[in-house]
Amino acid sequence: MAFGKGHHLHLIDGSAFIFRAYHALPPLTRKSDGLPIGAVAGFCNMLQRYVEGNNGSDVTHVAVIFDKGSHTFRNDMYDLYKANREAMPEDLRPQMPLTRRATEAFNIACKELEGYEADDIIATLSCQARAAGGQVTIISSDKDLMQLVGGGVEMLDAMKNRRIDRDGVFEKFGVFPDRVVDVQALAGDSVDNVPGAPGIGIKTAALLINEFGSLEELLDRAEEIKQPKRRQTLIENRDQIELSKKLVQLDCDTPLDFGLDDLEVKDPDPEVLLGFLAEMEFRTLTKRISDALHVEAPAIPEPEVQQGDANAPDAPKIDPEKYECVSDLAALDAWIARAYARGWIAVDTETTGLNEMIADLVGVSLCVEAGEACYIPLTHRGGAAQKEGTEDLFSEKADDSLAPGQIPLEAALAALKPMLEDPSILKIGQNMKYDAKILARYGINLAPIDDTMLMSYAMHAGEHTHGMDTLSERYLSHTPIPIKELIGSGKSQITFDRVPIETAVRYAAEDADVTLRLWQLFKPQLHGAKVTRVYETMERPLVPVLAKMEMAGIKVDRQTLSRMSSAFAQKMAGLEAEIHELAGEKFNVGSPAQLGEILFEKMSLEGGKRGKNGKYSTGADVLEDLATEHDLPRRVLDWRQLSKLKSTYTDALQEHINKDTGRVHTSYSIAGANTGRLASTDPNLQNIPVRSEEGRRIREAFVAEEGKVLVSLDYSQIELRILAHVAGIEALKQAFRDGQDIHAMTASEMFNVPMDEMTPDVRRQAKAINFGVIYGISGFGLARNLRIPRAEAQGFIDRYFERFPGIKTYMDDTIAFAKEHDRVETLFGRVIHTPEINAKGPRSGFAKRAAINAPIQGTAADIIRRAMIRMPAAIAGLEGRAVMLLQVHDELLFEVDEGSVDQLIAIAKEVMEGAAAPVVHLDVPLIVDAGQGRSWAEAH
DNA sequence: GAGTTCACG
DNA sequence: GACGTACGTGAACTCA
Repeated sequence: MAFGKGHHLHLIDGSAFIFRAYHALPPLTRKSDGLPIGAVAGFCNMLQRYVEGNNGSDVTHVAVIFDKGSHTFRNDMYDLYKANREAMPEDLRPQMPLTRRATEAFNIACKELEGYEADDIIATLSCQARAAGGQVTIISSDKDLMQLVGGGVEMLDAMKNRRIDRDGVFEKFGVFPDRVVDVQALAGDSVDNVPGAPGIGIKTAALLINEFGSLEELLDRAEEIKQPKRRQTLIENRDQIELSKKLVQLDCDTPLDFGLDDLEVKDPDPEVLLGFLAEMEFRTLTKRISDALHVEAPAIPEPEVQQGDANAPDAPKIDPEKYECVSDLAALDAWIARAYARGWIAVDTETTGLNEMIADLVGVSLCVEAGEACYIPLTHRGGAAQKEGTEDLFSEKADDSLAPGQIPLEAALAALKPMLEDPSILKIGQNMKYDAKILARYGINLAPIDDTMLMSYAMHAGEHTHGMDTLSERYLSHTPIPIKELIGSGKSQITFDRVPIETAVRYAAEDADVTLRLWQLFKPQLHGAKVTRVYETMERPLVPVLAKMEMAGIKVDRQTLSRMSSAFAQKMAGLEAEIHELAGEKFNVGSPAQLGEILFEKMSLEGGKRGKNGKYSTGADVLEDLATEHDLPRRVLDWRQLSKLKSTYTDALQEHINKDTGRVHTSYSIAGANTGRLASTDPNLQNIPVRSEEGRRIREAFVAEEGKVLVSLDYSQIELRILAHVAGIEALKQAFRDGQDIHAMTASEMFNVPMDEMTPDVRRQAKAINFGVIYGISGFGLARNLRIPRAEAQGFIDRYFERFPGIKTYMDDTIAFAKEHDRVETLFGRVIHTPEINAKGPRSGFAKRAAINAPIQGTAADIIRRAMIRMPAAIAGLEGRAVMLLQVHDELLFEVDEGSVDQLIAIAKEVMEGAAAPVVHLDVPLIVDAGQGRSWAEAH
């Protein structure tokens, strides 16, 4: 029967429950692994008391409603909405998903919607229920919900057990529910950062609304207000008041993918509920509920005293012989069912290659419990003739027919797709961007995910790399089967679809098994390392964003490149002949060793320094010095530039143009750079030439599709701004606020030159010092960069520190922190370990400079990550007319319909400039410059 | 596979 | 007093 008269809906404000539980209880942790669970315990207690209290009540429908995502449509109206809200406590964050699971364990509908607050969902459901003639009780004491009261809707403050009806609302606001938003719009709300009218509180607001009847009436007739100050405030702040009303007005048209009938009250399944409580190790609650349900309480083992080896002591040994080969749909369905029973599953895909844009899916492995994993072969080749051992593993004469014993690809994917896309099933993987991109090409949108590589990166950046083999050896003391044993290496390498299925099962299922074990180890460790927020807000959400960018690719014009290649080849041939002529003999210009011999032995030029392998150094700086005396070094420098441009760019980029898309698809590594920066590979699109005129022309080959333009947005001086903030240099901060030329200003301060008498050379020197500071300046380094004597460079640095003592303090404090903790942190809490900081000898010098640089470079990296993560939602309104393509550390490149360029620039600029908030409030502004054009050369 | 060189921020 | 040095990356090339 459809929801209607006689039905009674309870709507529980989940977030309110959680925060109340969190603050009411001490920071309890789960005994076995230290996972914080205090809030979950309190939450479960509150749910249980709620259920018990319902005995004999008329409730027929119920749901717990949660907030989801920190960015809602209200932030699009007003970016400071809830901006002064404290970040979620580090030990509460990992408990949020557990409160969802708890709700489900109680068999109560659990609802949330990305981009909306719980209040909006509650409002929508209340409206629907009221319209259907039913009754509603909102279990919350949040005054923002009071506007919903009336016409069968009541609120219940569960703590005080007090009902709030129309009269209760009047008591609180001085108006009835239909005018509550008017009062709130005037009074504002400091908690949610709703501005309202300055100087007007709830009392005055109610007075005015009751006098004029409504907010609109009041604003229209504001001139009639007798008190001069009040009148002026209302007239001057009209826009702000109207915005405030929009902010507090709850949305009754939230697009929900469920109806009231889905919220019917159901009895909990004792096994599921007690299973969850036992998993959380809630002993008292488990006993209480099992008594109430008249079933036996499940045993909760007392955790053993921590042993020497904390690496999953009870987990079964990793034994590749025990893995299952899934070869029919019934077996596959059984594994899918196990995922549903668990709520999570480790997933790994096997493919024909490393390039996700080209590689084909060969099989999928799954793991639900340590030691229990399977492999689902899908497109292994070799047909009937294939028998392990009877055939050379790396044989070239392969049989292209499908091997027997495999589920047809389409059928297997159709079976897996609902589970892989199910929001209630967490998919766990190692480097999930790879698997997500592969599966996307088969129409599967992998979500939600957890990624062990990114967990390791969040906890251990700077300590080691984060590949699966490294992690397995380090944290599980297990060396996984090397892929080389299956596919060989070098020229005789075969693709994974040629690997015999039996062999593939052992390898592939083991990967899923190892991944699951790593996840079980890492997940509860995140909070102890205080990086849950880093992982959840700056690592994991980047995966789908980057996957989309990489799949989009950028259009590269082959003709432009190939013409340039030919031109470079010609010029190089000419230069080579001249070089041989000048040298008096033919030699390989590309060989630094041979060039060194020619320059310093045969021509016996000065300044030859031998490196550690006894070879002369012939780097650009050396040749640059020699070029003043001789012609040959200049020719070599020119030749080298052309050689670089040709081999690395104009030749190589053509090879990277995808046959199907006609575009170049890079791959970003999220966990590559220790500081939090991304790295771009295959090809690297973060080092396309721009500094030299010749090189910049390569960017003319990066073009927009017909009817579109490329738009580039880049942060201006972001690292110097961060330095000014973290070191607290008032003069620098003020200069940034005033929009001054920061290098000229530095020069002026240092050399006592008035700004209007600044010479380019003095400014250039100051610029070098500013950059040097970010890099952990040294007299030697600055001297080499500026080509001045070392003593002079040291003099500059001394004067700089004298003028900006805060910088010196920052550097000393940072090094001291690193020495004590073996790590540094960004403003957003990203941890970068500095294991060499206390080393002896020159290594500590490197480590010190890296420690000074990491918080600055890392904070800048965090900010653009945050911008990128918010960008898809921000530009969703453009409906695909703008696509984010590339990131180059402080620049984002978009491809945009000609007609939508201005709109995109406005949106993206705002997102980028506001990306630090609300977690960090920089006291320098972030400024983003925009450019556009047919090619990247024009846009930049 | 190490070392050198050079492209970028 | 001597070490050795700007920070962070990836790719191509030579040469053992």
